[in-house]
Amino acid sequence: MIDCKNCLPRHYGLFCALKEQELDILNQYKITQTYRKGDFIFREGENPKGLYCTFSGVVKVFKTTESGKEQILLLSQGSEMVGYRSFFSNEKYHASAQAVSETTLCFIKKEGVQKVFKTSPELSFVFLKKVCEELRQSEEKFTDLVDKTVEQRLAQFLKMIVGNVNCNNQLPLSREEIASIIGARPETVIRVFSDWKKQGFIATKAKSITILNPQFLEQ
Amino acid sequence: MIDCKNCLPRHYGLFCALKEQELDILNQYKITQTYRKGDFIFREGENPKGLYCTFSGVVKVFKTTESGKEQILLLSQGSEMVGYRSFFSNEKYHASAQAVSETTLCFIKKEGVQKVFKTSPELSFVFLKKVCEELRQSEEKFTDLVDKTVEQRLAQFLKMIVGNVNCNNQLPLSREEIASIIGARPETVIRVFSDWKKQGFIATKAKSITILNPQFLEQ
DNA sequence: CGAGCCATTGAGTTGATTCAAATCCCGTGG
DNA sequence: CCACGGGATTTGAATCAACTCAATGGCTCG
Repeated sequence: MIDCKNCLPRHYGLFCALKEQELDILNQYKITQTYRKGDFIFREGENPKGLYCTFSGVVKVFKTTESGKEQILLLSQGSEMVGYRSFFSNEKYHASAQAVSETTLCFIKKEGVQKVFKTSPELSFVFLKKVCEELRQSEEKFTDLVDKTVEQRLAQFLKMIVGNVNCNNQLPLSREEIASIIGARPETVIRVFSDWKKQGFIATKAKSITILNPQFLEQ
Repeated sequence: MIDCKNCLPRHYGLFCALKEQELDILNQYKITQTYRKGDFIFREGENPKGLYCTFSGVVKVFKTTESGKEQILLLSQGSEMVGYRSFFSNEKYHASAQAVSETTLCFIKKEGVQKVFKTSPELSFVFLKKVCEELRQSEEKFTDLVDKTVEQRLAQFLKMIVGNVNCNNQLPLSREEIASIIGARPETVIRVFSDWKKQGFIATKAKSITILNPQFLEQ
């Protein structure tokens, strides 16, 4: 069981401004859970019963499209809140969350969340701001999908990943997952990789991509 | 100048639950403005100075892509809040808002918004919920773009429009704007229309589309 | 060490785009 | 009221990025 007061990643997340007594509430209402690769945190259609907050590991949030493909909506790691969208909008989950690597996270029961929000109402502003930012990102993803090629989107994704996911060039993602994130098919992604390999920009082994020349990502 | 207390569309929007005294604050801090077709409400890059709330007319929110095309992010009408995303996330506008038809809306100054939120803190929950819903919609738009054909997206858009925009089959939108909304090119949209015309589903004249057989939208 | 999954490559198809030309429609001014 | 000009719409033809399907090769894990 992790103590919120000693939770290092917390300081980079939405709960960074909480005071001692509010952390006590969280501690009281939370459960720390560990998931193995492939385990589901929640599934499309279920009712949110609380908030999830990642501690370590990587989680993918995805939905199943009408045509039966898996569309990844976001990757989450390091004190990101997961599943808060449906929680706050009082809907069933519209997407599933699954551990991509071994993941430890905390589940905060609904009553706990409500208590903390009651204690510090300014917290809802923090969340409002956060969701607004995510909305912008989502709109940008849409625009990119219309406007950019698979190659451009892939470069963009790698650039983002290099900075954010603690991966030492070891993405725990399959080609299929990468493709899904940027809205493409695996074969197309592979062809771009293959191109970049020929030009000496990257080296690949299954499940690992080494960026040899980071400059190529700029442009 | 519209009085919030008599504002009919208000009851369908985010401010529907406000009490007398809160409406007084809004009234005190708001300006009612009328825009002609083509007028800008705000532009990409500007700093939000308050909230806009549409009263009548249709507004399009769009951004200019790197390749110089206009990407429409949303249509807004009838007591929708516009421009709140950047307002709450404390960013400059990432998109512009422009009147598509003659539009009347209210501008509520920042201080007014802050006051109302202070008076009724539960309002930030209302907004939080709303933004969460928009986020889901945005994610669905993304998924649709990956998963559906232009024809499907266009049908979906028409279905949505029929219910929402008070248009009596007179969309005040050019083919180019329709295309932008669904993430396609005008020629492609036109070809789909042309197809549907041949099959007797719709009739078109410039700037007007008449749906002859609503059933075809279902499937 | 083999089974099975994942990654890679190849070949063919297609939905959508681009560019250009033709036509339509609408408001304006004579 | 009608002719005119210019923007929007429509059609055509060619091209292309990305997709599909199928076959092969390579890792990985039991």
